[in-house]
Amino acid sequence: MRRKQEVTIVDVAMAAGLSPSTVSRVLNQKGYYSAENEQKVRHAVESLGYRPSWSARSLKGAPTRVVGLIIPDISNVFYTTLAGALLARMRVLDYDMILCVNDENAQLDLNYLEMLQQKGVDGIFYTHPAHGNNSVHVRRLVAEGLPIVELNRQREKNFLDAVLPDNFRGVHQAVEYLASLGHRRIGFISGSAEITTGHERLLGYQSAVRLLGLDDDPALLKIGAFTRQHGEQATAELLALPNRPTALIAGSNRISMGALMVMGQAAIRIPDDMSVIGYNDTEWLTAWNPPITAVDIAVDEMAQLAVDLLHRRVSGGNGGDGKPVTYHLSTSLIIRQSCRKIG
Amino acid sequence: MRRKQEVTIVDVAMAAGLSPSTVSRVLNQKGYYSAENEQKVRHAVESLGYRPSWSARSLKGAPTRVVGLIIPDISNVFYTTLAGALLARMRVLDYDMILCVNDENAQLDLNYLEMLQQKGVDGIFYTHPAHGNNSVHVRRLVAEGLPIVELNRQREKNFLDAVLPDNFRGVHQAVEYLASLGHRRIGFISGSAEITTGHERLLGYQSAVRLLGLDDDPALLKIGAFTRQHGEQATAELLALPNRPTALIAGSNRISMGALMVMGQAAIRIPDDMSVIGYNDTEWLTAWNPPITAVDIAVDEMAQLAVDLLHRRVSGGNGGDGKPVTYHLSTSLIIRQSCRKIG
DNA sequence: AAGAAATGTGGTTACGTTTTCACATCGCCG
DNA sequence: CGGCGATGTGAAAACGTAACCACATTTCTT
Repeated sequence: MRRKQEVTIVDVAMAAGLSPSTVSRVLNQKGYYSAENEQKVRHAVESLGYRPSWSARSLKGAPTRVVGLIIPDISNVFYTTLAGALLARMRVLDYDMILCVNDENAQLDLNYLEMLQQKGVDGIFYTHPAHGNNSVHVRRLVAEGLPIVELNRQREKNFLDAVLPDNFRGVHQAVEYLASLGHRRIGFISGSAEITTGHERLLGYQSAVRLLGLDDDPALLKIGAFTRQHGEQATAELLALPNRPTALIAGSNRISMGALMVMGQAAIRIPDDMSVIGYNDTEWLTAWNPPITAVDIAVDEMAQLAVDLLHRRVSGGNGGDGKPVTYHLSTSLIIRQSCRKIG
Repeated sequence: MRRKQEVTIVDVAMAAGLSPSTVSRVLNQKGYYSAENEQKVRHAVESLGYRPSWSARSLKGAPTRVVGLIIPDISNVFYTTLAGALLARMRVLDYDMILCVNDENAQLDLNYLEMLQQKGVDGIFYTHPAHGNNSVHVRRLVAEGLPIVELNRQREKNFLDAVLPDNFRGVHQAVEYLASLGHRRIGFISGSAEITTGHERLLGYQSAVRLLGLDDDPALLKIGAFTRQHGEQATAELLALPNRPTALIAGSNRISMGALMVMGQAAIRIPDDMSVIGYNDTEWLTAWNPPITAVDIAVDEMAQLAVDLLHRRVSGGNGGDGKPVTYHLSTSLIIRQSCRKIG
């Protein structure tokens, strides 16, 4: 069953007593046409309810005004807020978005990349899956002229435009803050170090701990997945330590959730028994009792920069052919009531 | 700057020493072709890396294999999980999705509807905005043969296919449960009664209260918006009541968050001082201390039914022309530890 | 005033695909 | 052996649009 275009540019031309060429020019505001004919065309378009066929347009090589967004996980608030911010920014540029969720799966990710190319999107916002590596295919797409902007995670330095949070400084800052409150044993629950987000945050923690001369006990560092489950288990382990840490930093919002739950169950009072800092500020952290201090990633600014980057490439000529640009967005520590002064 | 198709069906035909017609037949598995030529074609496709042009295909009237999803709010977990479930289900049918967020705004909503039609999507999953009404335009799209499935909210009975939660029973059930624990003064914080979700939940509350002969004090009912803010204010008001309720039902996840926050700040112990039931089960409710009992909407099943409905329409003939179907999904009360027995 | 440039218009083609249509060739039956 | 359905193929015509070209007409330059 296929629906046909009920009214075409030819119908409009007939109704206006003009040629399709003129109608096209008016509609695209390209080339010359008289004000009088513009009126005729606009009137005919209005009364016939004409809508240009998108397929025909893009077949002729016009931009599709559609971009792809590939994220690994739609159940993660971070990615949905990022998606929302991108969507809002792209909307004002009159772009629409095909949403793809690769579930951290390289095969699915590849399917999406190919599909997006085939559908002729003008560009892709891309967060690569944690497992597997499609950089060969990504290279091909880029070589064929498809602009891709990496979001949040970076697979390879200076190959694609990228907008990344300053993971290193984010955790560094959190550790500094806790140290300034007198904490010397600070636990850190890290996500996987195989992707930049995990790796850089981990480095930030280690660097800060050494720089400030804090307790460098390896038992305080729990490396695992970016999951609530890991957050739960790692927290339980940290609490079970003979000399447990006085403060704890969670490496992601998922991890924060797990950590907070376990501490609630264990009747650990925050901040009296344990100071806590979350990563990726989310709404429910502010609703928590007490409200949780967190490292905030400026998602709106990430979106703005990513959109700028992609838009520059896609609208071509001017700055479209430059070297890849990487933005590192500074994070900020939002201080609430989950950390206390000690010692 | 426009990118061109680097390898077309003609190139494949040349490479295989055949005509484009034959290649097309092989690729679409339509009409007659020999096994020998099929091999040639497949080989040529492989070695040239040919990908059919989506624009050209859909220009010829082929389904675009893209659907639209219009939701009012991407920062609401309910809609993102719904979107995720739809996405996963559509993926196995080889459909992709354009994500549209109307921000509860009728003008934006209209833009999206028109855009989706123009882009030639095969169907739309639709949650109408709370404010304004585009049903005239929706009617036009439907009349022009575009299948639309309403999600979660329904504007008009039996006009479109719709998949709705059984809001009435959901709240009814929650009230029954609280009554069975001995509660007689139960507060209900309702969202806007101008959309079905709010209206039906409200009716469910009122009906249950009367049926069970509970306290029918109008002060226990707080009607407002589906926002955290309303949840906060309404909860504060309920707590300030001379004889405050012993239990509280929140009309949405946003409202739940506001309610829980205010109660935390007011040092109300759950469930000792107040029993609480949330609406729309979300992950953070399970992480709360104590874990919050909630009315759960079967989002996965909603998605499955919606996909079935849309797929039936879009794949045409068989059941595509029937009367609109409305599914009401039964909700379930997930009992955790936020309600206690009294009296 | 004459040529060049700017303004305006319509016919035609091309984008890449699917779908007729016409034409073969084969096997089979009466 | 004539005919006929089944099988296989390619040439050509769409689908709706924008770009290109050819041609007018006007307006600006020297």
